Amino acid sequence: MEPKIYSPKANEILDVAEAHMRMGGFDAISFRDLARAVGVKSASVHYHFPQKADLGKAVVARYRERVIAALGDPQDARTPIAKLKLLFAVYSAALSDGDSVCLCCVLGAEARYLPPDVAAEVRLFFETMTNWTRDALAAGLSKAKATEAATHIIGALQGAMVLSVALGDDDRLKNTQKTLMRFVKKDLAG
Amino acid sequence: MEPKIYSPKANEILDVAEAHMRMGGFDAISFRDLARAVGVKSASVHYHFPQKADLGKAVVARYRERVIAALGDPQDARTPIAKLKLLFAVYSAALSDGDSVCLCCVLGAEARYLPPDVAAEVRLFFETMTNWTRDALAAGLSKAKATEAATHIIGALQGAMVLSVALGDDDRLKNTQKTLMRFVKKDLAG
DNA sequence: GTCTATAATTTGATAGAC
DNA sequence: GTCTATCAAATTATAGAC
Repeated sequence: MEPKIYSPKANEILDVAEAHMRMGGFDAISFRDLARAVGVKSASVHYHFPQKADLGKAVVARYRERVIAALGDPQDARTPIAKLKLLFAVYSAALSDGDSVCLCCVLGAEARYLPPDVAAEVRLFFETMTNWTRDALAAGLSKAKATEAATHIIGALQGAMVLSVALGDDDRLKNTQKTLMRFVKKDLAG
Repeated sequence: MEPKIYSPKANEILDVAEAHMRMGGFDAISFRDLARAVGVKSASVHYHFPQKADLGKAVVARYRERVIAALGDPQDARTPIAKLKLLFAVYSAALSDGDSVCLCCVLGAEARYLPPDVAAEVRLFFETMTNWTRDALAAGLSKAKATEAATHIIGALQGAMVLSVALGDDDRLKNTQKTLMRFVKKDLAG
């Protein structure tokens, strides 16, 4: 699954689409708004992404590839704690970066309402993220414990972002990250 | 803030609106769809709820009142663990009941996109829930610890529901609840 | 790649009769 | 409370010229 290459204009469109989706979900984007934002007409957006589902799929896939690239190999030499810290930093950046929630959190919540193709990409994101976290913790925990912790961590981060955005209070995410770190350190200790 | 009383038909409308919003967010409802579902015309829906924001406000307020009524007084004689178990049961029911996420999770994720009145109701839901959980834990923890744990718990439950729905796997919520319970019991113990 | 033009549908909302 | 009728605007999408 090598990352797809897009033309500069297509990438511009994906940028704007991602920003809007992160604030209001899949229906928060319209071809006309996207077109105006990047300085073309709506028919041109359809040229790059014929159907809205194509656009949604591309936005989520690119997002997933970008996040996973930022996290690096979960099985390399770094300590589990160092990997976890990086995971937290990536999520914090996603929040402060435009004060919006993780793309797949908004879309995941409305998964049953999405075009099946888009929902599948969202599912893949969560599977990828929980697997990454499980592998990152594998050095210090049993496989069962690492799997349980990974599910808990990814879920808690998603939920904390919802609270942060809904309450307009970034400290909620910080609070959850602190609690998670304390929790994992205890588990790693024994 | 005594609960508002609605006519039977208005309640029917709120039922359908809530179910749809929980699957697809605020934009997942339309006056025409609601009207058809309850057997009237769209103009009649506007009679009960003039603007869409009025409808959204009412759905969230009723939801909050129902959930908080199910949880009971956080400061009564039950043990913190018993209260937590009830909280978990309420969330589990919300998930299995129509396989949809907590209403305020979907809406919270798109909070910055909602009419301000609706966003305020969502915020109030999360404040109410974290305060309830904090008070439920107050019997066994310091105020600071209880506050930290409450934020963590409510966030983790929201996020776990997103994972469950997005992955089509109810066990994610169960996993998180198990982990949270273990975590709280450790905190209560020392 | 981008444009004009347009089709077909849906949406939130209102006026006024019953 | 519900209806008919209607509106203005927005939406996804396509055909065909440049």
